[in-house]
Amino acid sequence: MSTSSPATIEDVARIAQVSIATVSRAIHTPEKVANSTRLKVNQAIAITGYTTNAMARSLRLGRSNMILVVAPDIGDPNFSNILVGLENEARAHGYGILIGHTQNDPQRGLEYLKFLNSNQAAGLILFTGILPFGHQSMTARLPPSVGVFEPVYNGGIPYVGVDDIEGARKAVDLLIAEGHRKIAFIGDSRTRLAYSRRRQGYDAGLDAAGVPAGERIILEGDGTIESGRLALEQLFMRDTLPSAFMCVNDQTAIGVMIGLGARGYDIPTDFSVTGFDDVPQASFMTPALTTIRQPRTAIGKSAMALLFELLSDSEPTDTEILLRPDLIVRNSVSAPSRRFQKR
Amino acid sequence: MSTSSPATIEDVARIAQVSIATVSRAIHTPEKVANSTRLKVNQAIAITGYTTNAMARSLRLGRSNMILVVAPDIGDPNFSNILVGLENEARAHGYGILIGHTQNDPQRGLEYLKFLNSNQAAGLILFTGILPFGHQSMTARLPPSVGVFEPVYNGGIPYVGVDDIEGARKAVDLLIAEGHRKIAFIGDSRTRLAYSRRRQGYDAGLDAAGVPAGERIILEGDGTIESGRLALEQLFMRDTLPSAFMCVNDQTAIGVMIGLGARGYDIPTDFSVTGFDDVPQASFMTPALTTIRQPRTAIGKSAMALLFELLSDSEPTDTEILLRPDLIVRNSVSAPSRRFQKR
DNA sequence: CTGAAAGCGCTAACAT
DNA sequence: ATGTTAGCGCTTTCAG
Repeated sequence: MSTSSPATIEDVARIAQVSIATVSRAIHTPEKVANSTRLKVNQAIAITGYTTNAMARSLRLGRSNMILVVAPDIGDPNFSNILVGLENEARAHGYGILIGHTQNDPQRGLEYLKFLNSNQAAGLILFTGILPFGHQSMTARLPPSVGVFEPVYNGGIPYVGVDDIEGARKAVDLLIAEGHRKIAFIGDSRTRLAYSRRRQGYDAGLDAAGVPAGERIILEGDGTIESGRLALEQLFMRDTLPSAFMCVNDQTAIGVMIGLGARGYDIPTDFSVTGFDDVPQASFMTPALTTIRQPRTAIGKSAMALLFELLSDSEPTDTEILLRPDLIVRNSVSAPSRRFQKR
Repeated sequence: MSTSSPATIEDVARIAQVSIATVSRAIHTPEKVANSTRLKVNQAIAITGYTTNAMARSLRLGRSNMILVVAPDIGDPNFSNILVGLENEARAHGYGILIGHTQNDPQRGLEYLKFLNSNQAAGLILFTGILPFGHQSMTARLPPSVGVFEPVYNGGIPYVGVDDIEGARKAVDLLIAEGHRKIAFIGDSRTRLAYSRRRQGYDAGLDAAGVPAGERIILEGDGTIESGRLALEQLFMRDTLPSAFMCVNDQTAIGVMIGLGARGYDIPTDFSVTGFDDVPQASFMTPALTTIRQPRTAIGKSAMALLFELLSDSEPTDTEILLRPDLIVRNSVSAPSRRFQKR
């Protein structure tokens, strides 16, 4: 393929008739080089098409200018916009980003750990606890890292996410305001902090509305479309149905909506549904889903900014940054059907 | 963060009481090392938690064991499963993969080119023409590369995709078999080869069915949901409507379905719709979308396998690998409504 | 302002 | 079977 091997700093030096040290300086500290020499060097660079060999540079420096972003699932509709925020901020600092994909496979996680271990990345952005942190010895020498969405491990890794409690609270409050009291929470989970926080918001809202704990319906779920559909089926086997479904995320809500549709119910006439995240699909559903929007680009930007703070200061300024989620009102919520109003 | 700097080969050598060369050999060519020494080395490695510094190794070797995958849009629902195929195959060869994200920004593309230029990746997987190939000098020294979905550039970069013509043909043929003759093709494009090939399949099918070119309705589109919706609006401004919409991909089909739903039409009673790709969402639509499935994992696997062929042989075996797409019949197609049957 | 030279961690001859 | 050593391309003292 390659016609010739890439130009090295030496090629440039030869052509510019200077030493390699001068070339290096001309690139990194141009002010320390005479104007005329700088010119010659630049020309030589142009001629050769030289780019510094990042391997060699990083080996020498002991650090790279790449940030590794490790995510369990690239396909997650929540991921892609965060990435944009992450990327833009990284570029602003002269860093590039690389994406690692674990599919929740610890083995994969380990490989990225090795990658980090050899200084191939200067920092790490972590989505929801994916690293095999059991691995004692390695944990110690993680580069500066920040988590997204949820705190990672017990350790001192700061994170940025959204205020899940507040977001969930906004959703319940809307439902309550519309007149609902029998509101099911779909997608509770003890393993995902974000989910249990949303559950907290739900409880807080019902507490405030004076709905006794006994009237609350809670179903577990892992946040997939399937889990939403499944939870719905379980619910229909019980005798008491809610008038509204508050779902832990949009995927779950979509599952619920599909299930409801399959049973011939109309949303929001028969049942109201809310989601959380505002994934692209939410607005394309019929009816369009009322949900809580995550400021994704902003989350990405903050997370990366925080990482750069860590990279320069040794002092971690904030240990937790929570952004404000917004309620997006669309068409999946209305007053409860007569059936429920009678009670 | 890091308690100490990572262990080097020298640390291991010291502890094992051997030379660094022996350590290197014990790792890479264990059969050339005495059993007893190998044991000592392995213990030392365990103690220190040593991992070879990939930077140094690659610098020395002049190549890395990472494959760069560059995609214009990570969020593309088509992307994520391909990635899985890519990853699995890469791992089987002892390689890791890194994902680059261009957002169709040439500047971004350039950065990845630099990355490649410094041997940070041994090979390249390219999704639909994203590199700034205008850049003369760099083009020449691309590492072994393979494209996915569509051929890249003019050059000799082989690619693997799906037989778009055959796939599209399966979709038209179904529509024809159901009795449709007035079939609109939504999403024609001169810039995307895959799309124009699907158009070819459409034309071939109608030719075979004896539908004159004059009765065909072709609308442009870039494959987004919006483009589908838009095309539909244009169509409703004309006097003749088709009985079926054959969409260039699922996203477009979803846009068409949304538009049709908004106008109060029922699918498939009033209009039939087909897509292409079989993205996850397709099965969740109401009605579930009849579409053409791309064997995504297989595509990923083949692409990576082809890349490794390139990496070893210098002979490029195949220059184009086309996988067979399957028709997935769901509920968005039926016989044309009476309105059309009258003709 | 510029050059010479050491050395980052590793592998692969080349010795022994 | 094992050790010694050159050198991958680069940055950075240290001299001049």
